[in-house]
Amino acid sequence: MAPTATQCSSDQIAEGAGVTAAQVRKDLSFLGSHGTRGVGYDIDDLMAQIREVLGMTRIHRVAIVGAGNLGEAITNYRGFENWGFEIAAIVDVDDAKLGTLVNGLFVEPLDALGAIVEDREISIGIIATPPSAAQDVADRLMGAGVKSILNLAPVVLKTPEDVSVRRVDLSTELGILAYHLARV
Amino acid sequence: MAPTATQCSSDQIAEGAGVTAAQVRKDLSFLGSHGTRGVGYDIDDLMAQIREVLGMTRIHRVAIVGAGNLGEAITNYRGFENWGFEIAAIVDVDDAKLGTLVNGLFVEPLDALGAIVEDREISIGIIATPPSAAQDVADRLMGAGVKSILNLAPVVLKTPEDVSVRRVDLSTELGILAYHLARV
DNA sequence: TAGATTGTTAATCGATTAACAATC
DNA sequence: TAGATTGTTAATCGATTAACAATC
Repeated sequence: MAPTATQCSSDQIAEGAGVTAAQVRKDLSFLGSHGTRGVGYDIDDLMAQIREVLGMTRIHRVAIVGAGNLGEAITNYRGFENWGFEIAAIVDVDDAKLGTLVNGLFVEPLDALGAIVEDREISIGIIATPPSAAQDVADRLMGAGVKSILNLAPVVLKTPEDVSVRRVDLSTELGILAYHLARV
Repeated sequence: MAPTATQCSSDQIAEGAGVTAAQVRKDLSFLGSHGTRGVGYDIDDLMAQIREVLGMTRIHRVAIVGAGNLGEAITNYRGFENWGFEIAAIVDVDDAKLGTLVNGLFVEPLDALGAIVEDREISIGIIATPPSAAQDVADRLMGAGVKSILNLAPVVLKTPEDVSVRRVDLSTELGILAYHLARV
């Protein structure tokens, strides 16, 4: 596929995504039928469809809790904007960090989190704190109306059913790799 | 479950892990039968079994590639040691970072990666670089004999079948949350 | 024995794959 | 028309759940 191509086949998409072509067609059919038989999918059209279905046509504002290395790394990460995510706040419990500038944002106090979420209409919270603080942070986020949480702390959060939580735990990932290692 | 309990039931484990009790029993039965009917599982015994099966009785040495915020965050992360992972090196392509101390490790040059991996018997590589550098880094790791890679860069790596790759992509996670948001 | 909880089977569910008619 | 590739169906596979006999 030349970089200038405007069409691409399920085979090409599969190659790039590391899955099978059948998988790609099946999944894309879920969006409705936007491919052309004998030709493939129009890339721009497809991107627009996906953005639409994933709710990425709206901007989602994100609050990062925890201004340690991880919180800073995420705040500096440029890959979010293209997908409609805007980091609107970074807060920390440590007074020493207040006012530090991270990617154009001042670190604000954890106690202001509730007000910040409401004022700036933040819909997603990212928890980048030590595990011991994670549940408290989740409670604060939910108390302010946040229904979507990305939890990077290695704990299972207690949350009601209407709150979506994604957990990313690097130790678990390493554990899976170690398992494979042991089997070779 | 009191913190001092030495036994716990599949129900209690399920509660803590956020899954069902049936799931827990099914999965644990894969390790062999180590529970006691009417009583539960012995925690210490279970931990030892899991460590054994996951290959965590051996120490696995890890190399971090990329000494940006993310690489530093991981190097500073204390949660790995308990599971037998030892961060043995952190390398970066940027000369300005060489010699910087991160959690007791000096940042070393990317070009030394191959030699470092072989000298220190590193078995796992963590890629914390910008996406453009990720494939090159993966090739270097594999060239030095690494068969397990944790890829934090938002690209799909081209790797042979005998190499295990885990990919963690925060944008994807946010995308999933956005999808749920759009549905509420 | 009575109560509790495992280990395992069978049923269910959902996701992946293969195959091919439809059609550009 | 001939070639290519989608969209969809049916088959397969694997994972989850429910249920309960085994047994501490």
